[in-house]
Amino acid sequence: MSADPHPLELFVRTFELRTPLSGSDRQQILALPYTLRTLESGSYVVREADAPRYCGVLVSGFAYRQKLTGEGARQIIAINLPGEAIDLQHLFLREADHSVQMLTRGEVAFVAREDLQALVRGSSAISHALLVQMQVEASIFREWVLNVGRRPAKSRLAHVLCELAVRLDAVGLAAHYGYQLPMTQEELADALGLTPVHVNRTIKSLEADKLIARDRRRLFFPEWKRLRDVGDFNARYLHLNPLPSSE
Amino acid sequence: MSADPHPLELFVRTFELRTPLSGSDRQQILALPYTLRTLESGSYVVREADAPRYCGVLVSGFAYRQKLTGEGARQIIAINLPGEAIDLQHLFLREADHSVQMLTRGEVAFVAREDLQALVRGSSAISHALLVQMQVEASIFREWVLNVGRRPAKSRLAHVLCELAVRLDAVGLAAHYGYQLPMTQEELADALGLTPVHVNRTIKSLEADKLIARDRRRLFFPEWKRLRDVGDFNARYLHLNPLPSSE
DNA sequence: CGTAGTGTTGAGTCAAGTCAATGGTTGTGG
DNA sequence: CCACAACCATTGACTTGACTCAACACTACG
Repeated sequence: MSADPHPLELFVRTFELRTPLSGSDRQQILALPYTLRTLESGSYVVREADAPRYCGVLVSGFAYRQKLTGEGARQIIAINLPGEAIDLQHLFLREADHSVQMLTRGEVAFVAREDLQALVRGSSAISHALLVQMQVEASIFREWVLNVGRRPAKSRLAHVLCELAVRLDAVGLAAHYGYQLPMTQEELADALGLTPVHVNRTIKSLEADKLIARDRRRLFFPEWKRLRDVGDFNARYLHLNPLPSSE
Repeated sequence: MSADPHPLELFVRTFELRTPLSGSDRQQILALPYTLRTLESGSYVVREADAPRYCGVLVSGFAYRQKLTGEGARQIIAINLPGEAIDLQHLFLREADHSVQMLTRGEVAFVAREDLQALVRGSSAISHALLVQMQVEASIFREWVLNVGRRPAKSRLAHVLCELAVRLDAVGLAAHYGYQLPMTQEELADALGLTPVHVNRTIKSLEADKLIARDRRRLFFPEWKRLRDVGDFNARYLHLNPLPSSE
């Protein structure tokens, strides 16, 4: 019997993971004008080299940031969860330096870039929340450089499985003990800098170690702590502990 | 006969690469209180897990961002050039998620975190410039994920050599045709996600191809365009074209 | 029930890693 | 000015983690 939740509700809640917001802050965000669109899996939210004019906010479904080499190899740079803003990364840049595509079907609320820029100029707690969000994403990029650059395949895979578990858990979309992986093994490979074949073997190897269990793409982690160790995963870089409100 | 330049002079010029600043903006930045310190190669500017209290600005010398795996393997995430701010990435975060160390001996101007936060709150062109700087760095992180994740060793090495050339050129510290590489092959290896031995062989291979020439650590690029092709390098992600002033 | 997209497996190869030794440079102190 | 030490660069021989190619199996969906 409850009314449909506001599409930006989750967006606000994502902010509140890291920054306290007052009731009026919340209202101001929910008052942002937006256009809601349903996008199919694979469709572009942002295209490299385009001038960003809107900031998409993922309302439901998953998306990924992606770049291609000249040879055509794809690297997935980050996975975006429902509630996350897609184009904060380009908020002050003239040209997109990477693309964002839908990983699954989902809804995106497009907010005018100027409106978000105005919020940041507005000097309120909201701009602080936006900037924190941007910086946390940058931190995740850094961890991915480390993951892709220095960890062996098994650990690399375990690491992103842990990251997704913790991030999904933080927004209430999954629990530590398991979730529905929103991507194919090929996409996973592009996120890990590996080939699909090797990802398949690495998954099987984690499975043989009883570190994960599977039903289709649904994953279970019967021994979370051991998985975390294998993945060399420490959630510090996700900056999930809220700032003291004095900050 | 000219007076010593203001230590933050280069910092301002770095901003102006991407954002126009008025004379008064410039004055406001140069008026920031700071403490200047000379740091030896290898010394820490920021330590992972610390609460950042200052924002270091690199006045001279080079620094690098770095993270370690649990196994102790190091990945260098980015190189910082003179004029760049070190802790913008942590400006709104409670805890550092990576470390920054000096690559060479150099001077760092430490500015109080609160003072910089105040600038951002101040809603002026300056805060815009700071945010652009942060976002450009995030863009460089993304390119590094691609570089480390998807390019073969030769291309990977050529790519960072190109990046350094263009960035050094942009602040007037080098030209496309060559510069003094501020790091050892071991450090280069940690930036590329390779081993020092393989980096050495890859350097020799670029040299054999006449794509680079060397005298100690001084590098020359006799065929810049070909190097750029081999490195699959497109400067878009550096966002060096200034924004139209209306933005 | 056919077709397209995924996932799985085997066999062989190769780019990059490991281990280990040798050479060069730079700086320092005697 | 020399000699040693510390660090860095280079090279060779061998190993291996990840890739390639190719086939086959499963699943979902029209």
